[in-house]
Amino acid sequence: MNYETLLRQHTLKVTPQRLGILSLMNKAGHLSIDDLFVQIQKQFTSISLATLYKNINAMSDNGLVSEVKIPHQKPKYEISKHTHAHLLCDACGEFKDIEIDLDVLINATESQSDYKINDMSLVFSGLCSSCK
Amino acid sequence: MNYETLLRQHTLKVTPQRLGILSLMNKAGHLSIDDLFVQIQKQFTSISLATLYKNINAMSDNGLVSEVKIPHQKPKYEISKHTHAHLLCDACGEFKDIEIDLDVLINATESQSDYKINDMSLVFSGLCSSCK
DNA sequence: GTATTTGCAAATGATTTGCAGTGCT
DNA sequence: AGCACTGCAAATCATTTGCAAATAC
Repeated sequence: MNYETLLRQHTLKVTPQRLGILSLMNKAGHLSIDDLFVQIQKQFTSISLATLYKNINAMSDNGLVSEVKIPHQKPKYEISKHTHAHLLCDACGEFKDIEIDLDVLINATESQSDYKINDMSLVFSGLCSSCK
Repeated sequence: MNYETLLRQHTLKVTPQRLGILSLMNKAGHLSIDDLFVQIQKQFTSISLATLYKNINAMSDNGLVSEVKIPHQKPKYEISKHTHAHLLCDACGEFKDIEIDLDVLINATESQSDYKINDMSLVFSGLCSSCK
């Protein structure tokens, strides 16, 4: 993934801090602000939390990054990709994407509700194979 | 709905404030803390935000009430019911439940992931019939 | 009567803002 | 050069805590 063009496509300037943020997000998949802050300080020892917030807000305002909200947890952030579902293990905390066909569900929802659905946020929770 | 027995079933004492909170939630369906505070002050002019937080936390800790998290919004609270999906209109802000069959989706997710799914959080967003 | 709840005020925690200096294009 | 970004400190906003008085059971 080329983070520089990704930033430019979203009318954001390319800075080392932003490249670092995107690289960490891509590696970990989903990170909270605090996770991100701890990790990125290893590369940028004097980065400030304010910069992190400003960048996450800028990137999430224009859709480069998506916010994932989970009941009873701090939000996590991921690089935006096509609509997909998430899976959370209540025991060990594993959190990951799952590729599952959502078209049937979206179609059913549209016809039943008369809404035009543009997006969805879906988090399954339960026990992963090792914890159950 | 009998709020007194609902509270007792969840080992919470019955207070007028709690009855007021449940009644508002039942009427409106989904309310944020702030919504709730504004509404409930009409009945209890001297209720404090601290009381509201304590009660919401108590009720949500033991499952009487569920927290619904939505990207880019403050959480909303609802009286717990069976697993269901939510629908949000990005234009007018309408927010409501939708009854749609989720068993197929949950089964597909379980077999594909080898998780035991206990719960899910699902919010569709788009445009409602009047806004689209 | 005892334990829990309420409301207040204060404390904590999270996020945002203002501003001077620096870096990107 | 000009505007956007960074990092710091301070401000703001949200939530929690401690405590004395009131209430539930």
